[in-house]
Amino acid sequence: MSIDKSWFDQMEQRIPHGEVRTRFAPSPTGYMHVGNLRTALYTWLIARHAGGKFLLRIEDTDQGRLVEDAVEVIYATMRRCGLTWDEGPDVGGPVGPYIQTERRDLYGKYAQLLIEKGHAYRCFCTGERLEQLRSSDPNAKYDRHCLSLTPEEVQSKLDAGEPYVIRQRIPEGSTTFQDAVYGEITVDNADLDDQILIKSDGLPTYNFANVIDDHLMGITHVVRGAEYLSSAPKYNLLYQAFGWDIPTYVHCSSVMFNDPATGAVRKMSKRYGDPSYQDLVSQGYLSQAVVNYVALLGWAPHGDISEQEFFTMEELVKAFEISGISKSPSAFDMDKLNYFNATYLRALPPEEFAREAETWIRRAVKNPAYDAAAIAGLLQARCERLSDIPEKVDFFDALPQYDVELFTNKKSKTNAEVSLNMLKAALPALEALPDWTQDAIHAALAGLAEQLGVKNATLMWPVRIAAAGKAVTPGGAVEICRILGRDETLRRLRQGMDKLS
RNA sequence: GGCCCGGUGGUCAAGCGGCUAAGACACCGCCCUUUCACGGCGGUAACACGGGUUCGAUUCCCGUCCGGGUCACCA
Repeated sequence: MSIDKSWFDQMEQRIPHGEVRTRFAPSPTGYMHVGNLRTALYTWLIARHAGGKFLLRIEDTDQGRLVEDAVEVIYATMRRCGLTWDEGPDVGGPVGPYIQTERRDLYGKYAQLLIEKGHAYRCFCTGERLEQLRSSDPNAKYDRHCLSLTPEEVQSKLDAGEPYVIRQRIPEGSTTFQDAVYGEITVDNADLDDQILIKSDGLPTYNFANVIDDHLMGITHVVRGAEYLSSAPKYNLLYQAFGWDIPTYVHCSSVMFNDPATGAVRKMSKRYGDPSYQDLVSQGYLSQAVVNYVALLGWAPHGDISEQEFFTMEELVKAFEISGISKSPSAFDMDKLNYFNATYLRALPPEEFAREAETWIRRAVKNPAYDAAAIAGLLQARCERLSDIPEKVDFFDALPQYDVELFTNKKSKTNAEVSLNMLKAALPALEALPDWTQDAIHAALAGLAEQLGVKNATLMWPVRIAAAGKAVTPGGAVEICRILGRDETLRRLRQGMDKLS
């Protein structure tokens, strides 16, 4: 039942050589997590930095965990983050298909080849037997029960239609491999399990499919999370068993999450409600801010740009070196992400910020008389996340119930009595203004303060409080009055006076 | 628990045998100011511990401690 050698030769001939090729290989089991995003980014950067190719491969061999639309989410995330791919399920390429279930026949052939070479064997053990094995010793590896089956016994079980898996036969000795981040690592083969390569449903495990596909797709740099570091020796042994070139391994340390509630530190994960990329975007974070922040989480530039923190994608591509990837896990810091996001928000051209902010503003400000673009202008330097917006501007639509105490402010030298006088003076001045513009209102109020012999703040404070009903507002008295319009401003000032008298 | 990998301020981090040990976030103070922000200026704060190697260790080696990962017919 040997397979025609020419088929293998054909597969080998398709493999591109002479360029850096990396791949991001997510499984469509859920949404994109921050750690995943970072791995995808680094993988992409390694390819782009070297002028090589970046491919997307979907690893959907786990039938039980498939999630509807997950592939679409992956595509959308990659696109929004600017992670373009040269080959993949949707765009094709020379070494396709790029979805593992569409490659299912090929894994069996390679497994068969491995059996013939003596590096793998069929195992008919039942799940119950394996469980029993483990219950007596939780650390127990597979006891190689089926390794001793004679060819005749195997054949008769096959003829009887008994289900089986194919296991890797780990040789004696030790295995050493190189990792571009962690350096040389050696493990005793006795610590390695005869892992399953082909499951009883005929599909390959991740561990096997990964090696086959990476080789067949000409992947030169295998970039993945450090959680795979422990299984790397088994991959290495597989490459060796086939006689294939071993790719450069690039294991990236985990992204940890410092839970502010419990103080615990752990790997970021959905099950604890840690934010995914989608969550961040829906909370009002900009893609580029997230990408920029994440790039620096576990990587730092070398040389004269070691202090640079803000990078365009082009700059990242230019600066990214594998040697800058750090070994130790790093904690995702919301405060710092906020800072990046705030900086990106402020750097936006005002029109663009207004466009991004408008839907958020309109969640709180329904009255079309209030100019969203003008409000956006007040907000741009004052929010870290777009989602901060609604609560900041809710006072436009409805003056909040507020306490007269708000009129008292030490720094502005105001109290209830002073405030009442200020409002009394401001009212006619504003009423008489020919133009209701920023400059006109400011000039009128500033002039009035001078005339009254008080500092600007003494007049501005009560006006702002009466207009907004809040101690803290985006923008000062002038800006708020201008947006409210004359009628509403005067109405609110009178209301304030009533409160004070 | 076995195996693997880490350990510079609260966090991200530069450093790669000789430095007063960068920078950023956060925090604190001051200035600016029409509140709050933005912006500007300044400040508090670190080489986990113990042995070596060396003229000299944050940097190299060993141990301890601490942290993380992994031990599936999941990826």
